[in-house]
Amino acid sequence: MMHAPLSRSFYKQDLHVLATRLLGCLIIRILDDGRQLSARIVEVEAYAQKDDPSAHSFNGQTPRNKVMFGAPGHLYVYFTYGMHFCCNVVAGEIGQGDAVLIRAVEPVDGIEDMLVHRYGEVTSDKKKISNVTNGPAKLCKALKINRSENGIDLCENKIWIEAGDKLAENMIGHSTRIGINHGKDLPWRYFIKDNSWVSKSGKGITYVG
DNA sequence: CGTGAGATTTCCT
DNA sequence: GGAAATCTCACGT
Repeated sequence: MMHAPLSRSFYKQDLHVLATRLLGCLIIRILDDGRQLSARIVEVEAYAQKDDPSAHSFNGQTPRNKVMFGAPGHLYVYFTYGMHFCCNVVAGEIGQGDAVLIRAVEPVDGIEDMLVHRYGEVTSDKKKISNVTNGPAKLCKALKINRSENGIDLCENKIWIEAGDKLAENMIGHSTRIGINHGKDLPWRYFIKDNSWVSKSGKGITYVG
């Protein structure tokens, strides 16, 4: 089985450089039974410890956000709204507290498993298929990422990220972030333009460029 | 298609 | 005690 994870140094890059370079990359997930799922990252958001009041790390380290302050290249999974998990890639240096939220992915391999995780069964319903991974909590459910995946090292072999096709600069869109109440003006959401798996739930977001 | 409410638990003030 | 980096369903146009 292929295992070509991006290295630790990739994750040490500047938050925003890392966020845009994650677009187009493949996230690979090995399930407990050994089956492999893969999906292309099409939408992300950057969260910075410094000057970003919407980042979980903004007010300093707590038990919940401690993974954000650890080594880069680890997965920070948080639980929210009483029922959802979302996952982030820890960026920068140890102690920096920056992370990239993965907001949407495009299924590549194992879409039937993803459908089962999301809906309890394989379906041919077009609407359900198009909604299987186009949101941060949706993709976590599809890839079976939850509390026990918090803190996983992406440089090991349970969940990792591989380089994808290189994207031209003009294929990347920018906007303000979705679903936050502070830092609304920061254009820190990045996505692949014209990709149908990008989430469309954003209200009141502002596009740049 | 757009808007709005409810779900349901964890974390931090 | 209140807010939360969300999702789904119901209802109105």
